[in-house]
Amino acid sequence: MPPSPPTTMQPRKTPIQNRSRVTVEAIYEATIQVLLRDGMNDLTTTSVAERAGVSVGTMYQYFPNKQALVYALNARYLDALAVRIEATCREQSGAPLGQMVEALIETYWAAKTERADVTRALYRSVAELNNDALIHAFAERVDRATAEMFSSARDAVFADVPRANLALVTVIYGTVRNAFERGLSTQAAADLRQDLTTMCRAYLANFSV
Amino acid sequence: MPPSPPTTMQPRKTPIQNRSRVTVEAIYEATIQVLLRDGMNDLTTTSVAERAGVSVGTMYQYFPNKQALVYALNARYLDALAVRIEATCREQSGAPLGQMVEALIETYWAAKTERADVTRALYRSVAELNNDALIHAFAERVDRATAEMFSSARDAVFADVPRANLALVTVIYGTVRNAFERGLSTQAAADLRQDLTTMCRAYLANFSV
DNA sequence: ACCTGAACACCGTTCAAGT
DNA sequence: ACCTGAACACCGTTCAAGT
Repeated sequence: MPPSPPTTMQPRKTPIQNRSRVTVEAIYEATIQVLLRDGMNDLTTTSVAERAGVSVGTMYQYFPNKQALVYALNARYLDALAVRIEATCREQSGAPLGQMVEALIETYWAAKTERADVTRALYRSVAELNNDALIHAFAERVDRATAEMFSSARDAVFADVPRANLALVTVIYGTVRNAFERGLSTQAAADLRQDLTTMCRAYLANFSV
Repeated sequence: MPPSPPTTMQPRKTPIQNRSRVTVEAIYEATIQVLLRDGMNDLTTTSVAERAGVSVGTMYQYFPNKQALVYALNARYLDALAVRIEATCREQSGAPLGQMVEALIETYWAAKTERADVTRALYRSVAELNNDALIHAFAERVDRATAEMFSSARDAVFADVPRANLALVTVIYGTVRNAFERGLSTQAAADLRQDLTTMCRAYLANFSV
């Protein structure tokens, strides 16, 4: 069973009227901006509220505390990422294995690179204890999608789908993150990406028929 | 040029007498304990000082602020890790490629697993902006050691050592970290580790003579 | 050379009062 | 149903006084 997020991490109330939906959206956007400008440590509730154009009290109607705000932002980001990966997996259903891996790497890579500043800001914001729940939920969702995709490959037979799946997903996700943290040059990043593909393909050759 | 840590991150003064060396050591140890017990967000300067058996004022004689304290802890950890990796690289100089990769994976894996609680606590503590400098310095050091090791392999010729080196180090480090964050079972971890080795070996086959 | 801890400023959070 | 912002408690940081 996946750990559910602690109650203190959940939004205090759900926006009902249109006005409040706009407010919550503004708070999210302001949080990203402040995170990019000041970093996690200098992010104050006041600065977020100010940038969002609302009072602190309003913020606290939707988020029980500062952590919950950042938590919700991460949840949003991971959800968007999961949606994209699921889409890729659906598209690649029944394709040859090598193509699947390339599509998967492409999706991860693009998701991290497109808005690199936001990715970086979020990586930095993950100071909190209780994002374990987030990570697990995300991993479970993505693992399911990719496992199904790999099972559908016409040119391969897996004795142990979950194992091969775990290996691929962990290597790809971990490598992309590490590459990102290193702040590689465009050329180095391109080379690395190609080498990553080579490794995954070499690994998959064990299962091809 | 590697980014140097911002001055506010550096220790305020260096312990000279024996008494103060003990004090600083106690502060480091207390920081780990509090980090493990309360997490980064509930870590207060008072709680660290109390656990270390000193006053807050004393803490501020050696660390200019709270961030610097956690920063120094990370620096220490990364230094210890780099020392171990460098040792492995020296030991493996001139060995066959496959053995090198296995030794490298073993070293990373062991370093992260031995004191898993501390590793986790430190991962969580990395909320700060300025650990980029730390990461870069660490990466540079480790990259140099592994590149030299790979160059010394008797059974391989690399057209582009830095590139192959980057691919291997990024994949290994990233994968170990991701595996760690997922909190895998012992069996799953063992399988993954073996698969990681398989991938690296398959990649290296491109360079063997 | 090193340590103490009361004092200050600032930030997270609340809540009575508003539309 | 939603918003405001002054008020309170607590934490990071300092500094005068100590050994």
